[in-house]
Amino acid sequence: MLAPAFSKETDTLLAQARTLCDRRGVQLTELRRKVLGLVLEGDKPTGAYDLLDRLRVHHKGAAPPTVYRALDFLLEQGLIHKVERLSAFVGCIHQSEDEDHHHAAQFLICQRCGQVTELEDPRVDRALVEAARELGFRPAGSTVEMEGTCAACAAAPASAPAPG
Amino acid sequence: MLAPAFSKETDTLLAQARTLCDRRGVQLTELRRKVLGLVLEGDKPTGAYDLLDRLRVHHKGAAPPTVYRALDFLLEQGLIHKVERLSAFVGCIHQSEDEDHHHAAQFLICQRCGQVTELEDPRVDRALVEAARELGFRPAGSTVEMEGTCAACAAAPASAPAPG
DNA sequence: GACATGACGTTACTACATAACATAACGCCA
DNA sequence: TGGCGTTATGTTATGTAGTAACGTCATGTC
Ligand SMILES: [Zn+2]
Ligand SMILES: [Zn+2]
Ligand SMILES: [Zn+2]
Ligand SMILES: [Zn+2]
Repeated sequence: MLAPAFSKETDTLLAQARTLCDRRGVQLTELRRKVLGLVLEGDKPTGAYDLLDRLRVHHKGAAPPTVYRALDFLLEQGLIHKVERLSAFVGCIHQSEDEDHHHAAQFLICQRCGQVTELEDPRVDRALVEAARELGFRPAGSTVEMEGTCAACAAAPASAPAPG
Repeated sequence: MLAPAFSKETDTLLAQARTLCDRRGVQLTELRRKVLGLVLEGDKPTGAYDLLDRLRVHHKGAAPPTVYRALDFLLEQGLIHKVERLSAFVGCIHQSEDEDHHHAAQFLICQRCGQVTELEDPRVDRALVEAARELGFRPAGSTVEMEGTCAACAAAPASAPAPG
């Protein structure tokens, strides 16, 4: 079970995650750290079974529950998000603050290049919370995703979709 | 293959759907009509395999592609929506107008009673479209879902969740 | 009659997610 | 120091969601 080699950026984010978990008194175990690293390394959302395959390289005997339990932990801690439309996971780019565990995020999904952009637009969240409040609905969590064409792909000619 | 018996409300909605499809020059076949009826009859979002089971009662030999193809058609026509968080389908309550096929909908999902409420709040959609536009992103479709506690369940005592 | 189109049947498969139970490690405290 | 609860993980099996690929049949059209 050698530690997988992550990029410098990922290592930085992992160090932040470690600090965050320490402050919260929760355990960022080696397994969870590995899974978080794999999610962060991907430049696009990564499916659970894709993560499982990569995990197995250094973590022999990993099974679906192995990765799903790690993902559950990371979701709870707000270190990753699930993109529902893709059934896939991305690292949260708004961590590092020791605010509340989760935050209201929005995702822009490019149908052409697969790139996903995370937003944290207060106007969007405010509008949604307000609409819910008017109906007496108490919000606990939201999923906001928009599919379409990203700026790069909209500018590129039809035959050359912007690379991943 | 007897026609399944639907409620009066469902029959009314089915008649509207028929009119709509006729105007668009698309075929609301008997199979598609049955599946739409089954979705409309449910007071909660219905999964594809649940629909499949019910479909089989009157439609011997139905298989997953049978129901998924019908669902694809109904989604295209804007007659139903998919609730991503539940991997389940609900009838659209904003049809009957012969506007564009789809519309930007929002869903409130009660974690307690499972009830799902469809909204069509222009503020929410505007905020999201605006946020996307600022990044040069061209929207094609959106998923906006909020989980929490509905008004009825928030008012009810803990032991008595509001019925379905 | 050849041919395209659209809907549906049929078989098989892939992908996503969880239930249920076993094991190991740690801290706590009688 | 031995029992006990808690947390994380291992392990096996199963449940649930979704699609690929190909065949058939009806309709329309030139
Ligand atoms: Zn985030
Ligand atoms: Zn793109
Ligand atoms: Zn609708
Ligand atoms: Zn409720």
